[in-house]
Amino acid sequence: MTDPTPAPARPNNFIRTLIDADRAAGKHGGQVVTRFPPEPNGYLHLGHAKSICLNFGLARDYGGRCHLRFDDTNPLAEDTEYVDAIEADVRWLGFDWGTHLHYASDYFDRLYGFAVKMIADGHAYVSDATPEQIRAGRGTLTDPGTHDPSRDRTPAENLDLFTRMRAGEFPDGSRVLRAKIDMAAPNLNLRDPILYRIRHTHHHRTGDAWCIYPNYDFAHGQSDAIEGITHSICTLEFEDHRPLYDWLLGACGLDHRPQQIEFARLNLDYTVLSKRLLIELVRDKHVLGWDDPRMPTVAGLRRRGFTPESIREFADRIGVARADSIVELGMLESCLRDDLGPKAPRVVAVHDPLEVTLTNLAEGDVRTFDVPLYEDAARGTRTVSLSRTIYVEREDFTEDPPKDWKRLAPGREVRLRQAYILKCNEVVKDAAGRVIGLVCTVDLDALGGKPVDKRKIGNAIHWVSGSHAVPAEIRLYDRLFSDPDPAGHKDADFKSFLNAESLVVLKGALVEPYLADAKPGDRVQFERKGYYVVDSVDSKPGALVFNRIVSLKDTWAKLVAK
RNA sequence: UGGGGCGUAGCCAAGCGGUAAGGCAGUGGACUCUGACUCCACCAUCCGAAGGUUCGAUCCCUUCCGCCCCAACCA
Repeated sequence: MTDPTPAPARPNNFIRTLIDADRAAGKHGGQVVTRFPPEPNGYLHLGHAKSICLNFGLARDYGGRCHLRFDDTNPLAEDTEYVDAIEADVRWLGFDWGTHLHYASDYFDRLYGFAVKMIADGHAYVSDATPEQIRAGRGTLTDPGTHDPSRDRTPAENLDLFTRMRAGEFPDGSRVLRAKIDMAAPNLNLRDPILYRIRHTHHHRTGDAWCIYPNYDFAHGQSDAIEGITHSICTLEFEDHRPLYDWLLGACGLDHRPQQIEFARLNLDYTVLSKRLLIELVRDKHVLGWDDPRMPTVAGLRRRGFTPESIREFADRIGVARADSIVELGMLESCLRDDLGPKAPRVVAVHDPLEVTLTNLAEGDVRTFDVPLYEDAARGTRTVSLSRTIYVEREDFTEDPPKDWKRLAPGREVRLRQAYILKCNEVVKDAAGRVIGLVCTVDLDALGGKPVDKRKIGNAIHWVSGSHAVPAEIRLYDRLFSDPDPAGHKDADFKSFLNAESLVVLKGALVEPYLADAKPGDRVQFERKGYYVVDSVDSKPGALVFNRIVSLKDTWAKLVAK
């Protein structure tokens, strides 16, 4: 017999392979130190969640650590509102940075020192060129750039100018510090990249202490090195920056050499995962805010009802690779169903109530049943009541049943879930011909088992008791965009694909009384419908609001669609 | 166009010279007081294409094709 190979605890990916090799080679003493480095200029979205799960997950699995570091080098865009939200989101996802909460701005002094060293070593110079001149001098994809007129200043001159830049002598945009590398480099990032720019702007942490700020390239790698990061994981668009990352570490005289590793960012069907675009949706009020349940932000997913577990599982399932990809929304939904299936209590909500009068039950005759809250009845039960008037789902009744219809129709019988068998005897209509009620009878002998005569009946449908049900609002959410790749159209604004039906509000829903004191954030399965959460913002005692997280799979709907 | 990447089923994704994992979706069936769950089966003679090396190639080489990223004092 062959040895059964145990399933790996985590799906393998190229980064783990690489780390395994590093450890085998004894690099960094076998240590794994990663970091999640958001810029606090917006809320985190699913793409960030992927990165968070990757970085913190690696640290966890290899017994290392993961830092949360804010890349706050651009005071124009950044704000403490975002740092607070980001911290909350990372925590909610289930990760802990311990004592390692850092800011690139913590290193402004050291970064300044590195710049001074580079100037002294002839690796950087102060340029008087305007942004236009710098752009023009950079050359094109095919043509080399030209030397900056300031390129040959002496270290002494540069030092003087840089000191005065820092002292606030020059206005914004008048000068920059550039690295002196190679204006003919085929990699544009190496054509004397800008390191520092002047910005007389208040910084959310350092206040007015600085009027020059390092940019990403000059802050990121150095911050990694300072913190002892071993594997600096980022997305593919930074690949061309890696030579600069390495060069700068050397020029700054940093001995610790983190390895930059790039992976493909996440794209999801029918939504956008770009901070810029998400900001636009919020700013122009196409959604209610960053935490709108339709938003792919962590805050939005949270309010929508997604669990941290489901998002972590999603990150595991989609994997980590270097190929561009667009993941289907169904993948995320599947993760939520798998997570909540066993965890969420199963209860009843009638979304669009149709009144049913049970003629063989007297007024005031109330039957009660103890019914299971979970598949495993031993995990708990709740009591439901049935009275002469009940409500069923309007879509569970039709006057002319199609082939394979297993629900209610004139003359037909169905099971009232967890209760008796219901028979439709009469249809009540209003003057306009709209069905406004059913007159039925129930088989009071058919509780709990098959009918004694083994007659054929339809499926079980859900219902609530008219005299016991609690009114509720139900919000049905759907994909935010009607196009699978809204941002992928060259000549159409992504907002033109906004799905007008992404939110449908049902005001007249009825839920069973067990839910009367449901708390914000409580998640349930409404049987035969889907998974829902009590809205954390708008739900109040006596005025319950449920958000549909995802529907249950619906093979009947699929059949009908064919 | 110069440079850097990437192309394995509808969607993700393993694979690292020995004859295509797994998940999602889909299909068929079993079960069922949720048309849910669960369970069983099916679902790439083929790895962008064409050549070459080899006893043998998705894995090596060559050429070609396609897609993505880079010319912000953003990150």
